Amino acid sequence: MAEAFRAHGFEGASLSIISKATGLGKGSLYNFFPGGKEEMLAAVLADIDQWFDRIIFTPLERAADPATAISAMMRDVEAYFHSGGRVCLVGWIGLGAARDPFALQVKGYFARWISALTHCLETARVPASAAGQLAEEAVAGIQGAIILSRALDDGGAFTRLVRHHQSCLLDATAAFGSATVIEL
Amino acid sequence: MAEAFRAHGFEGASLSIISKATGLGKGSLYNFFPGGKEEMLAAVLADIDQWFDRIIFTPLERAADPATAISAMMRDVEAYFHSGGRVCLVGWIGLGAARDPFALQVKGYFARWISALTHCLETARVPASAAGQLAEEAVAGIQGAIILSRALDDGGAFTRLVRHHQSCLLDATAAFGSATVIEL
DNA sequence: GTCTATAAAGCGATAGAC
DNA sequence: GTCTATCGCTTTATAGAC
Repeated sequence: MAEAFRAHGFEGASLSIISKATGLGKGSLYNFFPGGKEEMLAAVLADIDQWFDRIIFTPLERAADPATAISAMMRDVEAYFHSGGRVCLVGWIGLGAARDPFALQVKGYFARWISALTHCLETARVPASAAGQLAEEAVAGIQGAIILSRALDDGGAFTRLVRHHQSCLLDATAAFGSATVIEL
Repeated sequence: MAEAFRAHGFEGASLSIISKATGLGKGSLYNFFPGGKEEMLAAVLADIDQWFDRIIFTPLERAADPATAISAMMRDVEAYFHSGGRVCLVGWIGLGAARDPFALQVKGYFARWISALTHCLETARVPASAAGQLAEEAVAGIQGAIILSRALDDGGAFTRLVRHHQSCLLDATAAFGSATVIEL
């Protein structure tokens, strides 16, 4: 079902498409989701958020080694988005006028991502203001990489851009974090 | 009509929405666009491309002063996208499975933008490989800024991100371009 | 719980009056 | 060239058999 929404968006994913994608009849779908398509997408978004919470957000927040955590995040992000071949459904939903019922979920997803990454950078002794800025740039950069690589049909662009942002983040952790090493 | 597609996307923008947005009846719309909704969006995309060609791409390509041209681009981009309050229709269309009829227009838009910006940077004596990379980052960054600022409902994020990318580009022109000034 | 049948509404698109 | 009326189809959603 998530892939049906990812491929067609909210308005484009008809119940017949979702039915085929899930292998369930419309009756069954409405049995699971009495709220209809809107509830289906809300469930998908919640599932996505749960996955990111477990694989991306929490590890960033609890990282003992920030640099390793950042590298792991970028590796998982690249795998998750299939090097740009897979769309970010949350970002997509945020674009349209039909986002209103999901606005909170969309906002929460990105706010949490930025917050977790900011916290990770601060663990590496990056000053709060710089950390917040860098995190914002990285999260936005990933979204931009998806848009661009899909538009150009070039997964290489996604990989290049993600690597670049990884370097920016790691440079920051090294610049501030390893200053301690020098001081010792 | 463009705003109707921008607000609702291709599938979400019904003919009745387009009809209200344009003030034209369905009959009139089909008189102008016998190919239906698909032809309407193609025309909108062509119009967008024309605007960018005139205001963004060509000035970048013909810039005598690269730094000024880059600043002008960012200023116009911020105005055009209403600091993130207005979506990039071209990027949006590229996301969905329904993009196929427009894939060439979408690809051309971004390829041209990157190419023009790359050329502008090269005018400032930025080496070709660095220029291409920087241009890709800036264009992707703008797209990411739109996604993020809409998701967070925070136009400030858009402005911050665009300013950052402007600085990155200007730093590059200064680093390579003004070496000449020092040499003189 | 899953299916088929169906209702009611909206869709894209067309025809024809003016 | 613009409108209204309408066609045929798909949509979301529901009802009811099993």
